Amino acid sequence: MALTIGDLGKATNTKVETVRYYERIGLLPAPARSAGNYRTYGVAELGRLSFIRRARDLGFSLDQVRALLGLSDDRTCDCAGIDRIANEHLREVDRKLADLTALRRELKAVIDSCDGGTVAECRIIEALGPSTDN
Amino acid sequence: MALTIGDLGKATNTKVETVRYYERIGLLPAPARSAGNYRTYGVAELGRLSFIRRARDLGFSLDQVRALLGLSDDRTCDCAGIDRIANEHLREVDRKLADLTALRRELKAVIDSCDGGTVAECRIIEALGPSTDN
DNA sequence: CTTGACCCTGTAGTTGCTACAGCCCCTACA
DNA sequence: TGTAGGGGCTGTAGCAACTACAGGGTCAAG
Repeated sequence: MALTIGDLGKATNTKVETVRYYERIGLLPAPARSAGNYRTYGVAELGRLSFIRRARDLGFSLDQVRALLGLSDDRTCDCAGIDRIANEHLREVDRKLADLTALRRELKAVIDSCDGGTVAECRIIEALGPSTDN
Repeated sequence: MALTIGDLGKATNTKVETVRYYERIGLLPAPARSAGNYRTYGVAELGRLSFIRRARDLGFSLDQVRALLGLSDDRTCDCAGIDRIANEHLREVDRKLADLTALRRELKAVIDSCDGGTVAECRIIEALGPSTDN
């Protein structure tokens, strides 16, 4: 079963340009080429790209994905490194959630303070302006 | 009271390069220059930059900030446009929060499925791999 | 044999800054 | 008066993680 780059993209919900980008930065190995110089892929590449996309969907950075791929290649190592990367990422996500929650609360307060009228009276603009304590 | 770009940066917690960047992209007007070609700022610029930074802190994009600044300049218009931008942004934030919450749940499930051992047995790697239903 | 869908390389754009390199200016201190 | 430092100036390149061309080549169907 030989796949073109388009097939691979469809199978993994990845744009063709993104596949080539992953190859360029070394996340995917340079594949075999057809007579007409087309990239040809097999199941191994499909698996690897699926892994990358799934990890990306879970918010891992490309550097983290690279590390996960490196660790997962040596199947005899223990998985503490993998666990560490995943947990570190989880903490990152938690931080982002906290930040975003705080931001939302503040934004909501700014919006709620305004009840129409002209810009001169608008509390949103006022709330965004420089603080009055200097 | 004339401020240098460094003073302005300190007063608004903005890097000097960022101030110049805002000028380059047209968010801040080109200021007056001293004899030695230094940028000189007054309270108006301080206010405008404070506004920009506060809006950025609340997660507005530079394009949104540009729109808010444009609307806030005409103090006689009604503030419906401002309200619209702010509420649109709030919805964006809510979407991000929902996405991040879903992502967190999934990531947590992946992590919890693993209880050590070698990489060959690691459920994290397994969970990230290609789905088995094809 | 032509049409249209796909593929190729290479480069530039996106967002919002940040970081130089290589220079100039201003103040303070000896 | 000299000089050392801490700023300022312009211009360009870099970051993440793609995305979008331009300008070509290839391939299968009709």
